[in-house]
Amino acid sequence: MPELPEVEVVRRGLETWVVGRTIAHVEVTHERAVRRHLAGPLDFADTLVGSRVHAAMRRGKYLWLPLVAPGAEEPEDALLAHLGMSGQLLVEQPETPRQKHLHVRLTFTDGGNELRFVDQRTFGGLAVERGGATLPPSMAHIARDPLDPLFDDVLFHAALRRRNTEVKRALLDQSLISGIGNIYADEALWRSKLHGARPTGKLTLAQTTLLLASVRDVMTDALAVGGTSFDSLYVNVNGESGYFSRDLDAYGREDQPCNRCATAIRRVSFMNRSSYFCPACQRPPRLSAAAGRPAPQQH
DNA sequence: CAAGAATCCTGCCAGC
DNA sequence: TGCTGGCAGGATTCTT
Repeated sequence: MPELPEVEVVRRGLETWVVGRTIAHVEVTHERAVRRHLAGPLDFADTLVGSRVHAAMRRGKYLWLPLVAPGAEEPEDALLAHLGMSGQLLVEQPETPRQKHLHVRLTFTDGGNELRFVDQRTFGGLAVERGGATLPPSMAHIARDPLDPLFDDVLFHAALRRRNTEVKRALLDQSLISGIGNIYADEALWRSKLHGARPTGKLTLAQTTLLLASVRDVMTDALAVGGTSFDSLYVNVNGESGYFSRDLDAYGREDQPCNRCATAIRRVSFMNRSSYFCPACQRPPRLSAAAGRPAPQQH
């Protein structure tokens, strides 16, 4: 369940271990892993072989590696990666036994460690995108993430005000703000003392500002923890980085005392998943039309 | 056109 | 013991 901090840890690992190297061979053992590539796995491999990895980029939860084709000077195409729920990019020695869910294997002309894409649930995948060196076209609808220096807080607030939806839905909408998943959404809302069901159309600029600060705090904290573990050949996603190493205040803490006020944390079903919140700190919104009657305590 | 629901997938765990 | 059903969740696709 990698969110922005986990993906950033992977990006740094790729920057350290893969950038500058030239791809020698590509092995696709699970076609679903390249299902976003319309021309199929053969063309996928053909494009990659001989290309040199120019950089390791990220927007939200997406990664891409701009590629310099043989004989070219500047990158033109890019290798895209999304980890989905359970995807891992691993830098492994060639003799390391195949992982059970190894789907794609890239070897390099220097004969050194190879790059493996391993994914249990195949929600993630790789793709080659033509002309994707700067920003892959398929990523155009993904908003900047809150750690991007060019993320515009005031513009985000205006977009929230225009939307007729709930604040947690908005946090999970990658076209509004990217990089946030279910876990960090709950954590940021808890820190902001905002209920996830609050209507975005009524948020004040102060509330949006507080929410963004909370999002950044949660992610920065996770990054600080996750960033300490990538100093190895193993570019991990699930095992050692981010929220798996830090203490969570809301997510997964049903019936446990709130770390602020000791009220039992509640869990409600929401969008085919769970939302965790403190019913005391995070007061549910009121129905505007119903003369001050409190809204039901659903999500 | 936009909001929300359904869908994909496998490992794990509770319950019988 | 071994089965079954529920749950986990990001992004795309479908429906309303």
